[in-house]
Amino acid sequence: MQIQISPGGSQTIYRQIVDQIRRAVAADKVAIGDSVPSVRQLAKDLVVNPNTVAKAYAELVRDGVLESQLGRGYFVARRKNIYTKAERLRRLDDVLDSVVSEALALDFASEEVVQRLVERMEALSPRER
Amino acid sequence: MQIQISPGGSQTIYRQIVDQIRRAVAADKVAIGDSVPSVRQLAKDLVVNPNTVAKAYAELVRDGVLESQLGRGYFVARRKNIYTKAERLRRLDDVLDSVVSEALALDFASEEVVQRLVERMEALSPRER
Amino acid sequence: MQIQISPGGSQTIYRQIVDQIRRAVAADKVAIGDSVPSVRQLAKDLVVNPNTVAKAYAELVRDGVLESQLGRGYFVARRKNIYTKAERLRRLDDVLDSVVSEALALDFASEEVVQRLVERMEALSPRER
Amino acid sequence: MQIQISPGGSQTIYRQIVDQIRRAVAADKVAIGDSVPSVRQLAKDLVVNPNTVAKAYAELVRDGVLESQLGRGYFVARRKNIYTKAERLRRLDDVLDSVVSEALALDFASEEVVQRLVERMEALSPRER
DNA sequence: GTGGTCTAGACCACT
DNA sequence: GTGGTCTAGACCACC
Repeated sequence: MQIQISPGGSQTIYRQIVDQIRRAVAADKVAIGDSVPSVRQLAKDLVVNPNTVAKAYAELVRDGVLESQLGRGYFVARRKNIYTKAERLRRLDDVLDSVVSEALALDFASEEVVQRLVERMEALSPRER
Repeated sequence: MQIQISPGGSQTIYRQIVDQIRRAVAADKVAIGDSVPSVRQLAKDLVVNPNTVAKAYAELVRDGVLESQLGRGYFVARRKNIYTKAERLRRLDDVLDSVVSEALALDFASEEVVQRLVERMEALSPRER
Repeated sequence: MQIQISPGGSQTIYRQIVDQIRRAVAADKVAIGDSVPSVRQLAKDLVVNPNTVAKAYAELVRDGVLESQLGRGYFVARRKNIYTKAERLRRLDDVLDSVVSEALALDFASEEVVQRLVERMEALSPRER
Repeated sequence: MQIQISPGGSQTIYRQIVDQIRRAVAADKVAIGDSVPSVRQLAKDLVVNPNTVAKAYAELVRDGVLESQLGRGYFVARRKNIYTKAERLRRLDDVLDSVVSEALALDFASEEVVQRLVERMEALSPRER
């Protein structure tokens, strides 16, 4: 379970941690029940504050990706949908709108955007869906 | 040139202004050379701080969407690309990655995401490209 | 919008804040769109750390009770269900199980527990459901 | 006397042990005077730390469910109330309040909550009360 | 002024 | 050792 952050990036540190773990789980690079690095260990490795890691892990627990076992650590949870269809669409639309805005700002044609998205999605979905 | 903001939204106010003007320009609802509302007028209409509008206009000038004519106001600029291909792709990839992460988090299939994106892009591109 | 905490209680501070706001919203003591005290103001009033209040508000945003407007404050959101039926039941069962355990531990008869629960639920549901 | 723990659950391990023994006793699956597994044996069976089992047994002794006979083991005690009526109600109300909060958060109707509680209580009370 | 993020460090419960 | 909570204080973006 390798995690890397780029402190200079536009994304916040805890966001980068969340995303990477989500992708690792989605790509089956870690199995259900596997442990992820302890809060303190990861904080030490990334040279960030433990609270930052804890915040990232807390979000992953909230979204059902990880489970916490007090005193033992965090583990990859069995995948389950916890949000209603409407809520899931609402959240998806939020980020899609930012894509549309950015595409307009950069004068990309729709086809370019879609094609680029397809490329980036396929790149990390080796598991069966 | 009608602009509306929804204070309850997750997006920031100045971001909403920027996006709407970009969309209006992209959809050819305003022509090159047309004026946009003055900073003070729009601020009064939207009941927001003039600084907020000024910030939005400044970003649009920076990105080449508007031009300021000192003392006269802001006008829609002739479309020109100011970023290199590489920079444009880098910026597009940034938002696309956030889509991929959210799609994974919500367990959407790639096809659903792509289709939804197409819908939202077509909705606001009545002009020929 | 009055909030009070008892620092000596068994519940954590941020939990008490979350619960009281949830109840105020559920009991229609605050209307949709109303603002809640700012993070810093409430922290000062309760003599707790602003981070503690921020954590409470963050949970309420996650659960769709509040909405945050950057730079303006937190506001009561329109009520919407964001969790699936299964997830809602799962969460309800979690707390119900703790009741069952405690009732067993204290040798309460089922009827007593149920009656007591009914009392406490009715006490704070003045709104139509 | 079968005890099973689910490491993935939200509840702490020693809490699960305490609850299960309490339920077994309440449901008359073990009789007064019966022995429960030794600390070391149960720890080995569950693959947990003996301290964890010891802590669970200690709580059960404190609450009058078990009795320890030095050098012989732990045994089911004759049921006796150790808390005053007021204290019992106070403890019950604590957990009931958490139910009320969660029910509000999830927008459950009172009747649903009560019905669900009744179901879960009846499920494990085969003995006459 | 507001919220959002991050750091540093403390104390507690649990394994 | 682990996570959970809380404090104190910093810097930033936004209004």
